[in-house]
Amino acid sequence: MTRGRDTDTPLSTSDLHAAVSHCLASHDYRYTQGRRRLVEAILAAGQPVTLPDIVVAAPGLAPSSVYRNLDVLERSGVVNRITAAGDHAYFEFAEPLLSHHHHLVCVDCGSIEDVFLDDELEASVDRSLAEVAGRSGFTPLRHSLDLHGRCAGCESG
Amino acid sequence: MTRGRDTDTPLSTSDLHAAVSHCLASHDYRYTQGRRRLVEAILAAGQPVTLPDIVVAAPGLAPSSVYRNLDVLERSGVVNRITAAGDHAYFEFAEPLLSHHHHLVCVDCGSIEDVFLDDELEASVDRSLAEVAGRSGFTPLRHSLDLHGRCAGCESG
DNA sequence: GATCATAATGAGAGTAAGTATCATTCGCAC
DNA sequence: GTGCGAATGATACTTACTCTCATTATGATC
Repeated sequence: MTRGRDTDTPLSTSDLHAAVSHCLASHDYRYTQGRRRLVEAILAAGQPVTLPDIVVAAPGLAPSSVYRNLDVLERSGVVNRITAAGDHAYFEFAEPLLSHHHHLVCVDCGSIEDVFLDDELEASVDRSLAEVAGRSGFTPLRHSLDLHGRCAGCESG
Repeated sequence: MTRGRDTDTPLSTSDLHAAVSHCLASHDYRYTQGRRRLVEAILAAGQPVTLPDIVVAAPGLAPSSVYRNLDVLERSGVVNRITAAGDHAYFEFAEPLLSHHHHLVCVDCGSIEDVFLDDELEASVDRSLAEVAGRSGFTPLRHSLDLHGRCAGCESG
């Protein structure tokens, strides 16, 4: 078992649905059956997933609707799009729903795993980035810190 | 003037060509006229560039050849592909040719600017990442640390 | 619970970044 | 200079993703 945080999803399933519903409502979107199943597919995966992952896990969902709804969820702040190398984009819950973390990205198979760093390091990273951003007149929103390498499976295989 | 490093390209132009030539030769690739012009277009930009940027800057280069040669340069370790949000991938010189750095990514216009952090922070980031990677049996190769936000132009505009 | 305006759905067409093909041309070794 | 293999570039192709639009579901109001 990893340590990291107590859990990757700090909310219960029902709390998650309530939070998602609230995010959608505040953007004048409805929390439909299809969107609920989409959210549950992402939750069940427990790690960043691609569109094919979702369609396989929830075969009833039409790809075009999944694409559209991932976009809706992203606009509403429910989901983050991770644009990694490889053919597909990855999606996972955004920061209020999933606590701040980073990624181990396998350069061979493209899989992405979540990892959590201690708050002290996060703070010094933010401080340093804010400093260099200030020099360029750049307004920071968030940082992304990914480790690229080979996952256990690809290293041994 | 920013501080960062003395210069973003620690090598002179002729040294750069020599280094690129060496990288290509060690992978049994030739340093042709087209590849030389491609390298010069990336150098002239001074920041990560997309394929359209390159084709505009060097109109004689055929898009299909540029795509192929960017792939060759990436395989040879001359160039890094930055897969950001937006339609196109960005390219810049890889680490031996351009010193270790990170990116300010504008969420509006997609532009990418290089920034340099102090070595102490880099070291503690690497240490922390190595620790969490070890727990997953993940073999680290490199890290990427990007700051997403709004560039000076998009913030004022 | 029935009605209705409006948003959501989904199948398929469309878009465009990037790749594969292949005949021609160029670069390097001799 | 000659010749072989790699590089070129025009074009066809693949495919992740988006757009369209007729149909269906949603939730507010009565």
